[in-house]
Amino acid sequence: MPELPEVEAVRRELAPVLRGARIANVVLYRDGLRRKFPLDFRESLIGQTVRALDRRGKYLLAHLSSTDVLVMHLGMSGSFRVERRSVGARSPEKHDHVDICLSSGPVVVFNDPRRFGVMDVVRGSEIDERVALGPEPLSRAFDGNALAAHCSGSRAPLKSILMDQAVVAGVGNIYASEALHLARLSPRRAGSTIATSSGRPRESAHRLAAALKHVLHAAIRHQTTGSGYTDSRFRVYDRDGSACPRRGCGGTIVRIVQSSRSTFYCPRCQR
DNA sequence: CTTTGGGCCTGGACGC
DNA sequence: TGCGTCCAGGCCCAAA
Repeated sequence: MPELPEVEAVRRELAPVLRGARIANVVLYRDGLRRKFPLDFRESLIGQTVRALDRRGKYLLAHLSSTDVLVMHLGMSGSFRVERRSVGARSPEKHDHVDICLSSGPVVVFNDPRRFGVMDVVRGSEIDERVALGPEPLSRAFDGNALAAHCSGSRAPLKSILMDQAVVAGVGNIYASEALHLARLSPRRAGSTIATSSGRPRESAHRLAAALKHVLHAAIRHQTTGSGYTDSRFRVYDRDGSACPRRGCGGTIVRIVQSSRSTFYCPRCQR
């Protein structure tokens, strides 16, 4: 569930705690998550100072004084919480997997019931291959031209293209559906139909890129204003059977399956 | 090359 | 109430 806006909210919450902090200890409650932790995981972290906490797509990147990078991904169900230092060993709650104990006192706890998350340490020079992603959707590097370049000649449906992390970083199942609805484009449409094989991209590619930016900006705003994430703010996601929110449309949201994932859209106004 | 599908996981929703 | 079954979905990798 956590996509770019949710991960960005986590980054903003964690950054003030981690920035400049020294890692005094790391406690592992199991040997890995989706993959095993590297053997030198603790050694790579203990004693390091966190220079900065960045986000790339759905990844959180803690840059360490050693120039190594702690790579973190929330997967489906991961979360962090900050606890006050406890005297002696902390008794973990269910699905707590990693404690990052800071010498300033707090403990950053990673909890992940489904264990789809990632915790890894990579050399700074290897970060681009370990976290190989397309442009940030909210950056200048991502626009209608960039999107059209990937759509050109592709028979893949637009939904899949938006969720391809090599095309644009951080878009998951929810915001792909949301952006397509705002752009009035069917998720089933082939990429090639919104991009000419050569020359200027069609207007639809620009509309879709702009819609994605809008949807993500709005979601980040919602996150940070703490208005909670009830589903009510979604236009189409998980709303099959209800009326299309577009003024004057009158259509009904449907759910389809693409690449064994749910897609929600309005067949009436999304073409 | 592109595209698809299975596996990893657990909690919650559902049917009986 | 307590089973069993299915679904949710990001990412990686194998297979088509």
